[in-house]
Amino acid sequence: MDKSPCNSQDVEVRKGPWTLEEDLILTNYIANHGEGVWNSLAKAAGLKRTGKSCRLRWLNYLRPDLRRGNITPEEQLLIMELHAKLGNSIKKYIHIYIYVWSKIAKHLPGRTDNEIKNYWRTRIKKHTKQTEPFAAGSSETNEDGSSTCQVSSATDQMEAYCPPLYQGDVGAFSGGNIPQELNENYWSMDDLWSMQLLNGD
DNA sequence: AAGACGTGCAACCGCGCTCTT
DNA sequence: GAAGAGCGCGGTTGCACGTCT
Repeated sequence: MDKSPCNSQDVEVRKGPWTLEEDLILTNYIANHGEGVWNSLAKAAGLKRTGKSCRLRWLNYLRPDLRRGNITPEEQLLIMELHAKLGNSIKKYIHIYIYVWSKIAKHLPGRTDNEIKNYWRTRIKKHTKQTEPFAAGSSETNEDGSSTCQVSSATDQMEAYCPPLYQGDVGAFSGGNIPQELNENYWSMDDLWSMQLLNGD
């Protein structure tokens, strides 16, 4: 894994913003050799970056088929629809919402999951501010420490709405299998959001 | 004009999944 | 079947830039 930042050979691993030169090296290397095993690619290209970093840079920024610039209204709409359809799934923790950005991104050619994720978050951030009272009042912590809508950190405000169905009886659906009826109830909240977002703009 | 504040985006981190040995 | 390595994903952070006061 890349948990150990320095293996015996490359002691210095560059972090932070990519330089133009690094971009060029990576782009040229991939143009000539194609994408491959990222760790060895990074070494072979002579970049002092982790394979992970190279992959991210390529996928999110350097790929030639990327569309840069503002999200169009059409894309906006599509994101909202897709978010409503596939957006929330219970994957890791039962009551924390995991958004499947990559799946949404697949429906938007030229857009990356990172881009969509950022877009959605900032949008929701805005929205949360507008509807502060609702967001603030929607999450409760039980006395025993378990919360009905467990949220974990900075982003949580925006995700702090609790679908009623979750409260209490969530133990049955671990492992990503979400009953249809749950999903349906669940969307309604999203749909509300989407509506408001659309109308709000 | 300058400092404070807000916003958007690029990049990193941690974790889980998948593939290979 | 187990262990290790690599990959992919979502969450988070930090910085640059724009706007407001």
